[in-house]
Parts: sequence; C-alpha cells; structure tokens
Amino acid sequence: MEQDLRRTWDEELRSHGYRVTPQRQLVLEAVARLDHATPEEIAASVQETARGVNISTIYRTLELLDNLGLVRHTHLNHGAPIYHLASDADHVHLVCQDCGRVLQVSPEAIRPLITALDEGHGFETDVAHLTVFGRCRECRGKNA
Amino acid sequence: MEQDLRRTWDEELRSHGYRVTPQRQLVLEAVARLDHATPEEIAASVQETARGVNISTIYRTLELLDNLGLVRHTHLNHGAPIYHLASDADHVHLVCQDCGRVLQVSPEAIRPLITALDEGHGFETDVAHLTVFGRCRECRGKNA
DNA sequence: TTACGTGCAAAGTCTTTGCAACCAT
DNA sequence: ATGGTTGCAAAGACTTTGCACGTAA
Repeated sequence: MEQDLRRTWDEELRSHGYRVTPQRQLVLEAVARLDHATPEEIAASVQETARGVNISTIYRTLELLDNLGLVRHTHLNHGAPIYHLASDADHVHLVCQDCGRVLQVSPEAIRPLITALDEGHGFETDVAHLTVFGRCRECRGKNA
Repeated sequence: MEQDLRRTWDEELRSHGYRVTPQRQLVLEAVARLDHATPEEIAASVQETARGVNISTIYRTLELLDNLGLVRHTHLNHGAPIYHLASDADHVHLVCQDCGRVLQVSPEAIRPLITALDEGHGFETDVAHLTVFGRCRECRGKNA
C-alpha cells in the first residue's frame, strides 16, 4: 500500500521531469500521515522524523504536488489551506462555525448538488475542494 | 430603499451600544455598492467618495458589521475574504478554477444539498457562506 | 463630559522570492 | 557534469494591535 503510493508519485514526478528528493518524500508522507493539515502542521510533523525541511520547501513542494494532482487542498477556516492526499476517497468537509469541529461526509451526500449544478449551469464541481460551513448537530442543540 | 437600509443598520448599531459614524456609514455603503468586494477593494472604493477611511478601520468595521449580521463574508480564492450585504438575497458562489470567473446561483440549486446534510447529519448549512469550486461551462468546452 | 471610535505606525501572520550551495540524475 | 532543488534570509501581502487624539451621544 505504502509501496503503491510511493511508486505512483515517484513515477509521477519523474515523468514530468521533476526529481525525487528526500524532502518531497517526507512532505508527501506527512500529508498522508496527518490526513488533513496546514503547511505549518506538515512542517512540524516533518521535523519530528527528520532534521527538518525548510518551511519554504514545504510550500514549494505542496504547490508542486498539488499541481501534479498528488495532493489536494481546501480552505477550512479563515483561509488556512488544508492539504490531503488526492488518493484519499473523495469527501466533503462540514465545518461548524460555532465549535470549529470538522466533519467529513461522503460525496454521496452532495451528489444531488453536483447534478444540479452540472445540469443547470454546466458547472463541474470540484468535490474534493468543497467545504460547507454551518452548524453541527451538537451546537444546534445547545443554543436556540 | 437606501433609506430603509440606513434606518435598519442605524438602529442595529445603536441597539447594540455602538455608535453611528461616517466611517461605518461609508464602509457599509461601499459593500452595498460593490456587491462583492475584498477589504482592499472596499477601502479603495471609499477613498473615491471621501478623504478616505483608514484600512485598519475598514477591517474593524467589517468585523463589526459581520458580527452584527449586517454583512456576510465568504472566501472565493486563496484566502481573500469577500464581503457582501447580508440583506442580499442568499446566493451561492461558483468559482471556476481555470478562469477565475465567479457565478452566482440561487440557493434553490442547492436545496437538495441542504436537505441532505440536515437530514443525514443534522448539519445546518450556512448558505450565504457557501462557495463551490470547479470548472465553468466555457472552460470545460475549451480544454478536453 | 465620557468613553467609544479613528488614524497612524508598528508588529504579526502566513507565504513567496532571490540566490548561492547542493545533489539527483 | 549540470540543471533542478534546497536552505536561508529578506521581501511581500494581508491583518491586527497599541496608543493618543477625535467625536458621537
């Protein structure tokens, strides 16, 4: 499994003329390990397992991997980008504006939306990038 | 109409113990006039009609108006917040990741989504804050 | 008058960039 | 060898904060 991941992006990089470096390896592993993380969190995570990768390299690597389609990002709060593996099953994020909790739901839940936007507006939804803000069950219960 | 808007937020501010100042008035008018704009754009717009309002006041005012529920914001790209009047009819933004175009669609288009998230997850969607990324009809036509 | 609000400037985040040294190929 | 990569430090873009003065109420 990890071997598969490795082989895949190895080839992906090389086939596009990019080099396979330890830093890129570490960043991708961190993204896979953390599941959902900001550039800072990824940097912190990488420091633990290695001497470290410079934060600017983290940014450059994430941008590269994103362009290659190996990772994806979305914006959960304010504007902080959150990265995750593109190979992760597609999912949509529900962010509670009260408690900050982040729920993941299957794209099935939003299939009707995708269909409606496609048929009604010719718009092709980027499901992996979708974040829905609102209030979660718990917070709705608490307040009015 | 403009009178209505004015009376409404005037009272809204005062009833919460805030003062009605020319700056706040200018910022709200700019948000109404521009329909969708970033803090910077709002600042620029305000400079045209008056000596100007300091950018930090713009930020403070937008935050205040947002808390009071007079304006709303969403994040279209990277992280630049886009403000618009809360009284605007609810609408959802479709952002094309290829050309950057922003389409507005009625919340009707996403009613099924709202329903599904509510019934399936007890999640109350903040429609006005929703932004959907993807590719617009034109860009889908152009490329493959 | 009183204390909320504003302008200004400095400080803070987060991200990008220039450049010389480094290393994957 | 040689050109893509990295680390470092500086520069940027955007936002927040401290403080003294200004002003709505």
